[in-house]
Amino acid sequence: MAEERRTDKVSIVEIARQAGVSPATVSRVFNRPDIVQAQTREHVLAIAGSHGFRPNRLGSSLRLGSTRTLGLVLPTLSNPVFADCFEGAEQRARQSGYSVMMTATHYDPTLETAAVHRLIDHQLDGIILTVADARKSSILKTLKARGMNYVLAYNESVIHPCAAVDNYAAASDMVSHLAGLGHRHIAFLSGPLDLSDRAKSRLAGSRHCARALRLERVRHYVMLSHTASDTATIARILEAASRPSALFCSNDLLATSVIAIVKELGGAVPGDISVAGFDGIRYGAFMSPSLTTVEAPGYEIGKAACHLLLDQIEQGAVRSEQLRYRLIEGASVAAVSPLSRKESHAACANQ
Amino acid sequence: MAEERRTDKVSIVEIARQAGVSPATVSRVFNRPDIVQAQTREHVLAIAGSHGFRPNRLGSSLRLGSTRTLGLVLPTLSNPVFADCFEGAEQRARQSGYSVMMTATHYDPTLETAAVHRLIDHQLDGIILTVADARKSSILKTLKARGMNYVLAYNESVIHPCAAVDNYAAASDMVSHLAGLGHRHIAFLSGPLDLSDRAKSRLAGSRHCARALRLERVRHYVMLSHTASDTATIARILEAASRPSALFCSNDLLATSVIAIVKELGGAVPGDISVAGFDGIRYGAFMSPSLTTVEAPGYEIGKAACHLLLDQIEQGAVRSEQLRYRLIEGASVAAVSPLSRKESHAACANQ
DNA sequence: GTGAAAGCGCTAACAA
DNA sequence: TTGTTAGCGCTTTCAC
Repeated sequence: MAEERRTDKVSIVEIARQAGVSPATVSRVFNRPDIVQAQTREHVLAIAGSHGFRPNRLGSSLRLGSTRTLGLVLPTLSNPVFADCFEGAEQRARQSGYSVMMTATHYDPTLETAAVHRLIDHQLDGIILTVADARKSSILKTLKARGMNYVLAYNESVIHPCAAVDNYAAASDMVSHLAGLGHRHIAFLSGPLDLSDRAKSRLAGSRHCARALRLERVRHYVMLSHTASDTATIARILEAASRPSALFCSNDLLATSVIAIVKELGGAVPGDISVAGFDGIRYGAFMSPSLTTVEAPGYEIGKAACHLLLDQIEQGAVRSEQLRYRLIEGASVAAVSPLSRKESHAACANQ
Repeated sequence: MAEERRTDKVSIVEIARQAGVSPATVSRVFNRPDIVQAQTREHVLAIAGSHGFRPNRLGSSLRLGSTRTLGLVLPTLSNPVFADCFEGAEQRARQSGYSVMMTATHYDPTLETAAVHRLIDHQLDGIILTVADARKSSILKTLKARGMNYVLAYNESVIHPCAAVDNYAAASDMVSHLAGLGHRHIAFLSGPLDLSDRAKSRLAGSRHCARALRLERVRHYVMLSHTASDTATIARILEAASRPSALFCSNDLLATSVIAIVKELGGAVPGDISVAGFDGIRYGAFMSPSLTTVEAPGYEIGKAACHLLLDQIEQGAVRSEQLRYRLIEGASVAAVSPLSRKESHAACANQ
């Protein structure tokens, strides 16, 4: 019976020949088994089985004009928040019988463009992507112009369909929270802003709230990358005459490395300075000190993005979805002093 | 000039018609530009550009019998070690012009099989995969029987090509290290062994070393999953009359959650009990206490697996590669007592 | 240097 | 219920 034996070039035609039926019948056996006579079906299936034959999707994709495959373009999977996003999207995709082609761009717009072109060439049915900056992205224009189905993940946009949290409001909430703990001098840390519109919105939200609460103006420090901070800059911040009492980092990877650097420099978190992050990575809870952060649900964002994309592909419905964030209070942020707490506790209303 | 305009069904044939050349010439312009006259080439390129035309890979894949796409099948991306593996593999693949189709199996052999079948159907040129148990995996037999190119990642095997560390030796080294710190009573923690042959080898390596060093027999505690430990079991271990002085967990996710649970139960790590992990996830260094673990280089494993796979596809060379591991000493393991250290410091020679 | 023609594997009309 | 036929987009001999 030798199932799944070496498969030298068996196609639907060869199976048809051996089964004494037409290729169309073999095709039907695999795609609409119900409409072919039980006897014929079993016979064809037996022949196919003996060859380990499985229909070549390339053929049907070409014919049908659909690959039932989605593309996923994310900055990096070493940030757990994007790994979660992948899991959410892939799970949702699989549930509808779609496969996923995935690629990482490492925050490089050139790779972004190249990646999307590769996906287009493969005739994917749709693409989920996180771009550096949704407003400036030329590849989004290309996608739109081609009539390609796509959904942004993490990037917010009014022009393009997207699944994201309200970064502006979330950052504002975090600053409000810090202010509630007596922090009046807060600095914002991120990688280059032109590589992340999320960081841009988070900075804007922070400044907005600081202004509303009449805190000191939020200074912005730019790290070389979005995934690790530079010791020199952190040292400079700590040594400054008027140093901030809290550092708000545009993501948890940055926050984690800031905390490590502060310790290396002989400082203590939150003793000498409070540090907050953004994203809510799982490991934040196990760190020392545990991370105060804004949780943006990666898995849910991926799942929602995929769901939106499938709606687009299957019903032509182009929609966006905003996901809820949640402030997580860890031990990396402490109150400045009992006295100053009350006066600044007027939160800027968001969400 | 309207580049990249809406692309209604332009194929190489349509471009050829508009350019007044044959489809063959258009094909040559994209694949072997050098062999077509500069003037013709520019003309064709201009027409193609004005349509935003890019050759449909489905056509060429079908014709050429190669998709230039690789499959990647991993348990889960929420374990950073697998996320790193993805990054290594994808980077290496892209470098050679290959795309990657990725799927997560969540340690479920059924999903493993289904995933591989999906990839086969898509006619991928090769597959990198981590299976539950390489010895028992039926899907590996299928792959081999079909003459499909594939490489295992993380799984060790003498039958199948693989990229992995020596789990047995690494676990043995860890136990040796623990013994060196005075631990004579060590327990091993993992998820179900039939879902991870790595865990199986690590347990075996641990027991081997314990025997060699005449430590107490290593007891094995089975958690419900490979990613989180159950409070009840941990409580039972802590309350036991003769409790182990060290817990060796088969991966860092497990170690992390064990530490959290011990704390919840009012215990201290390493005060009351030492905890070691395996994998060397980046976050281990930032945790409290920092993780003592064996670093298995995920990125390198993924990169090596991909490299081996490409060698297989392009030169028909079927090889394996063993990667180096490294013991990382964190603060989650402490010495038992200064006295007992010396006598048990005879390491079992491995690697 | 370029073109004509066949065919990779599949499915959807349409016909029987 | 099943078969015949055409064609999805591409590349590649083999002519010219």
